[in-house]
Amino acid sequence: MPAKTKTQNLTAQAYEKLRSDILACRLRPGQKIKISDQVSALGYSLGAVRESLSRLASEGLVVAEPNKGYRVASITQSELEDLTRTRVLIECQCLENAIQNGDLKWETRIVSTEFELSRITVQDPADPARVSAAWSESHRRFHEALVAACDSPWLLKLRELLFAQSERYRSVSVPLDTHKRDVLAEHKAIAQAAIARDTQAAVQAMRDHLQQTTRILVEANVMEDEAKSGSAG
Amino acid sequence: MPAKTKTQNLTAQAYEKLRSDILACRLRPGQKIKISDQVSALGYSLGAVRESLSRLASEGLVVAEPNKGYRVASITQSELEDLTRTRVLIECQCLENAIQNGDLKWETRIVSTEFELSRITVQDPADPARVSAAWSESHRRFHEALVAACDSPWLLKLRELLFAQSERYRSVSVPLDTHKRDVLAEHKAIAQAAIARDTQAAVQAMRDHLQQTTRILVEANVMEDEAKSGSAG
DNA sequence: AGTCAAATAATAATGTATTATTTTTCTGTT
DNA sequence: AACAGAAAAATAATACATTATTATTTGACT
Repeated sequence: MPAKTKTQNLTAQAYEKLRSDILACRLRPGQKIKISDQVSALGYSLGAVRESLSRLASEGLVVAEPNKGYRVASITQSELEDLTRTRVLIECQCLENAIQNGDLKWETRIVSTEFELSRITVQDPADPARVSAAWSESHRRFHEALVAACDSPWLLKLRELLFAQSERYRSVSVPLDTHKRDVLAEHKAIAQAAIARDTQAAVQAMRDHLQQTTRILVEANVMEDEAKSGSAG
Repeated sequence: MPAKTKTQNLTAQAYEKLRSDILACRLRPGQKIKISDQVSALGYSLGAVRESLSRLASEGLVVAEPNKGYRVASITQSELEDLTRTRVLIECQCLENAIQNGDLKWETRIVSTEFELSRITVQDPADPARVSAAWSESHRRFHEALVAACDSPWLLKLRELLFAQSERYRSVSVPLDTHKRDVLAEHKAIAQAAIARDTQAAVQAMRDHLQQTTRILVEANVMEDEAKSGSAG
């Protein structure tokens, strides 16, 4: 048997696929999701897709409209601002906690994930307008490593929820911001402060990091506003 | 047509029923959920029950064991402590925010829900060992009213998630604590401080309130510990 | 002729039932 | 205690009926 053939549920597979399509904005924010289309596109059964959609709805990545089906949750400036504020609260709390509890293994993981991330190009080689899946995954692992030593499962769960939400905004932001910011430096700053157990500096660096995406997107004015939220397809 | 016959999804109905059974501990923590039993018990189809379970799993009220089905999430002392810590963070943030933004309507709603709650007996008339559904609902509405003026949808969403989680612990706690605490006074203290716009006092009162349940349950030592988490059915 | 509204048709979501496959769990034997 | 086989339960696919929404047409009225 190969290294780790995770033979997970077909439903779980459908969920993962659908989720990653949404996070990468291959399914566009606000777009109607026709279940039968997804059934043929993903190759899973109707039930599997339905179950996945209902889970995604409870996580807030899609919205369910009773008797009308599902659509991808819209992204708006005001939601991004709210999300960022909330993320700052949760993520910094996790980070503080992790700095208190972290050991050598924690530090090592931060160093290694930070290095790996620094060596992966952001843009997808196939489609430079998109974020590469490898970078996304590496970025996720780095941020996870930073807070891995946090001893509160609930805080971590909330953090993960919000991190995923932000993913879609990153998908929109990253193509814009390569020349406007130094993401590598931001990551390095957080990592170094965390390992130096400088809580103040680490939290401040994290806050800045999270607010950069928001700032750039708001300045670029690429998002729809609240009012016309539904009409952009 | 009658006043408000909410003809919602059958799946949504199944979800609500299942959720309320779990929150009221009619389905005991740790218990295996046999899907076919629930299908006959609830009277909804297999698909509806499955979809509900998968949603509840993503909310953390049930845990999914691949190919083995679902079981009600266990309640443990350490989870309660973690949950309480996290709730204090979120709930106090919401409250602070609400106090900043609240208007007369907000104050009025706090007063009315607090009064209503004070006039409902905690114990279920039919089964005094259980919390009455009416009290539960009224309690939920009171806490919701307190934070209703908070302008962050994400904070409110997280708050609601954690509030529901705590419901099960309340189900276990309330029969114990009628003689050990004055819940009414706790609620009144929060309400009054909130309306007086005394952020410090309100937050402190809220924190105390949330920690009371934890304290009582820990002292009563009624919960299983981490290790034997799964074996109690 | 043009506009609005009701009726109809088409599409898609919702709900149920049946069946097959796979995995886990139980049971009896060695 | 280890194993094989049986039973049970979860998972999966599919077919089909029902219901709700959306689009289109028709027809009345201005």
